[in-house]
Amino acid sequence: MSHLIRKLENFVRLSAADRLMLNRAAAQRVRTFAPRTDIAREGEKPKDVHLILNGWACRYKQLEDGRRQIVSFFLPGDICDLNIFILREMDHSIGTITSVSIADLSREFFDEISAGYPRIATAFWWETLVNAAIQREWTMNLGQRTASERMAHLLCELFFRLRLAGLADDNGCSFPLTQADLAEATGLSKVHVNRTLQELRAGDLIVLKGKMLVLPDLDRLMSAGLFNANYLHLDREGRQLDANE
Amino acid sequence: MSHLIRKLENFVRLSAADRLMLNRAAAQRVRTFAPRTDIAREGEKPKDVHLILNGWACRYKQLEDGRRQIVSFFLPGDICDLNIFILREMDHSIGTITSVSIADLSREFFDEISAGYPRIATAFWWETLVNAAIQREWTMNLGQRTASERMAHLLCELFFRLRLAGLADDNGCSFPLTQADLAEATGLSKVHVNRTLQELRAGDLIVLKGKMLVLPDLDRLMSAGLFNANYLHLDREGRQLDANE
DNA sequence: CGACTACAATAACTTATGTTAGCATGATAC
DNA sequence: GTATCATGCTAACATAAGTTATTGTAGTCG
Repeated sequence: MSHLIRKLENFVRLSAADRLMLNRAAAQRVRTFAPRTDIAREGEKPKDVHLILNGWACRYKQLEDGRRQIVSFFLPGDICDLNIFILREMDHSIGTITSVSIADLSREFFDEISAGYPRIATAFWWETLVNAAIQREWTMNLGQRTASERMAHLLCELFFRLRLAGLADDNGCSFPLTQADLAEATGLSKVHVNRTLQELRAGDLIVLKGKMLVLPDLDRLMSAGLFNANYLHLDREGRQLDANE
Repeated sequence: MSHLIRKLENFVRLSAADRLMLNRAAAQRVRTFAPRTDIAREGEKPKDVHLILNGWACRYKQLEDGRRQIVSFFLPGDICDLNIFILREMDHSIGTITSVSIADLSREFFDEISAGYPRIATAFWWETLVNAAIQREWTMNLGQRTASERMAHLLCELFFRLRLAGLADDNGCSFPLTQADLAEATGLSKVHVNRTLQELRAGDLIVLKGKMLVLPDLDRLMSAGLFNANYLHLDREGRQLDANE
């Protein structure tokens, strides 16, 4: 089952027809990108909505003097902005971390969804609202949390999101980000990211080595990061959206 | 003309029927709040979508130890999250800065919009996408910009947004935020906000006194804040959405 | 009218984080 | 097998921003 369906089913129950529709969309217009390349660039006209099938990517923004900020991560099953094609140009870039395959979703696909697939439409709204909530939480993270709280929080978020898509086991996940990536995402320098990771290691909160992350005690990591999962809205909505009524 | 219509018309051309519909919605279920009070609280079940008619408000999040971050500002004409009612609980609070009047928009109102008012629906999507872009820009702001860049950027953003809603003249606007508010929004301490404002004053970039902000040289303030308005997507979309076709 | 309060300004001192630089390690490539 | 490169690690030092405290100022209230 695809990561997207796996994720959405945490929120709404999809019918067989819903799943078929999503699988069909995910099989058409597939493209693959090498690690560290751009899928879309700031200033371009947005054409399609991208669905991440495999691999990690990120949204980033860059200042003229070169300072770069990763503003969010895309994991398998994530969808870039719904309806982005109504805007004239991209205000950020999308780049890969690992090698990535995506499916391009057309305007017509979304027209079909809103015409005949109300559960998918609701699930997509949920996705949109959760992404907005994540972006707010990042604002909080950068504005108020200390370096180690910030790092712990980010690791918790990524772990929770991977688990939701079926990409993490109980105490760890594959983790392709470099310390430079973490620096650009947390607004810290590379050196301080290193110090911060050492600190989390010393507290036995993380084991991070060779692109694998192990979290020996998630509860303690969560409190170290003042992490409250409410903003991920993981709870399924009430009965009225079930397919079986 | 209402601030909402004024703002949306920058992006799509609305018909007389569209405007009537919006004015009708803005006249029903109006509530007024005193300055420094909460309109909605984290943890509550979201019921309605709020449209700000008058006054300034903000979204904020708070940690257990009291640290507070303003994650966005609401100005007249702004709409809080579309479709928020599909989520089980609020992940943030909404509080007033000044006294504020709002109109509560019901689920049924949005059903009517998507059934029979395609231009409004597009305009609401534009609003949603711009809000997401603003939140990303705040992430950039907190992660990469220095204190004075950050402050200059925030002032530019608020000025542009007010102007869009018809609430600023060519070189200034009313400005009810205290230095404590600015601190919570920029992630700086109150003392450092004061220092930073002094610095901007010394460079003749701002005149800020008695709840009035004057920008003697917007271009210089924009470069001081590395401000690029592209993320506000102020340009009107192509012909195909005009009402007069 | 004086008392109180919210907000702004400034000073002195502390600290978290940034900067620059150099070295270690492991993977890939020829 | 060694050259190269990306990544991680560490140290010494610099600085932007935080903290605490005091004072000034203007508005509001009884």
